[in-house]
Amino acid sequence: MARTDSTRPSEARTRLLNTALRVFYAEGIHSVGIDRIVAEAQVTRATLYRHFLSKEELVVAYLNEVDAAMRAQASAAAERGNSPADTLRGLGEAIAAGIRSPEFRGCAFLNAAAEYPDPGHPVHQTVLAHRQWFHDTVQSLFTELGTSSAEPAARHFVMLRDGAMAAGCLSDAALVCETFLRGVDGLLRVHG
Amino acid sequence: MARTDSTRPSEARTRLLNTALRVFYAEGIHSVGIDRIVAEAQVTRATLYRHFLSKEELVVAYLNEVDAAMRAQASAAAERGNSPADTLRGLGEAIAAGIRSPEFRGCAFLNAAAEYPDPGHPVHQTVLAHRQWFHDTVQSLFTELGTSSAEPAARHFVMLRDGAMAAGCLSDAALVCETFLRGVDGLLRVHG
DNA sequence: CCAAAAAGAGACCGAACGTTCTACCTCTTC
DNA sequence: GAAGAGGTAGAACGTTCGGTCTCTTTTTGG
Repeated sequence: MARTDSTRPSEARTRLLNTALRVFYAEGIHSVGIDRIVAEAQVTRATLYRHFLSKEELVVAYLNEVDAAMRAQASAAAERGNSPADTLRGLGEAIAAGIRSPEFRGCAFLNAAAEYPDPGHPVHQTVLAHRQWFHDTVQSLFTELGTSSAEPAARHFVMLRDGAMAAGCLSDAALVCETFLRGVDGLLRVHG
Repeated sequence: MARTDSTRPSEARTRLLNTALRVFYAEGIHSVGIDRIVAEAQVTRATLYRHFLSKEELVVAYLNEVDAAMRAQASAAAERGNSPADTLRGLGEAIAAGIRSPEFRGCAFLNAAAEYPDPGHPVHQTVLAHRQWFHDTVQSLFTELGTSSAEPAARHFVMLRDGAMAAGCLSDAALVCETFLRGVDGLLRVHG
């Protein structure tokens, strides 16, 4: 009973976030009511609203969770790769691995943007912020690579990724990954 | 029964469909209730439910409307272009023109799929059917073009399109179009 | 040991959801 | 001029939505 270790993040909050991550990603945001989330997280409404001011805030927290995971993924690729080209290839492989996983249901951010088209909405802004980070990260890698046109290359890379993520759950994932990785290879061949 | 079948497009039905097209595309599907649609179409609920069995059916009809428009777009490109390469370039230009238009809010089908992730759902199936048609159309053009790898080329083309359509309303449309058209050009250079 | 915070349980709110209903009107077409 | 389809009008259905409330129990820290 004297468990004084990690009580800070609040167990109920963690359960809430994990449930939101799983359910929002799998079924969409507007399709899922807070009743579902509260029930599956085994938490009462009052607890949810003690940790988050609104459903909207929970959605933003969910996206931030995904964002953190992708930043970790990018960092891991950067540590593994011993050159910018290697890192970009590794990033591509990591993306492909995600697409191939059975739970894959597209890009959480593209899906969220489809549900929150209003550019001023906090959820939409969260999507834009994530995408800005991703583009900047990729562009830095192309710059390190020494190409004269890092920005167009980065935009091309991101476009391929967006297409792959969007189509990954609407057609054969293996074929999508093959096409994507081939495209990344071509990009690296041109700019390397 | 059904004697004046083809003579009456029904004005109310047209208004309903046009309103659905505009509002669903601009604001998302789950975000818009039928109250909004009947109000903006200046039609009563009873009229809506005389023409469509449910909201779901209206959504499918909306997507079929968009599908018809894209098929017309593809046909127009085919008639204008005097070679398969020309047609593909024209198709790319038409897509870019759509992205550049101020009302652009992404791909209606990708957006719908984000809101209806269940593969068995009629709306999702409608999305899949449209995508199958598009892929087949592009693949035919690459085959006519005489390339040895029409299918991978078509998948690459579709992936670029998906990426461009997804990103078109999340970052600078002009830059997205430039990247997309450059990608299409590269694809045609390789396979032509 | 005791106070405060966190969590649980669940009633409750007004609004919006998709859907159905009855009743009346206005056209064609036979 | 009767029939019937399509349209209008608007109330109403039961459900679910996001969100708030009170009250009690458990956990935790000084």
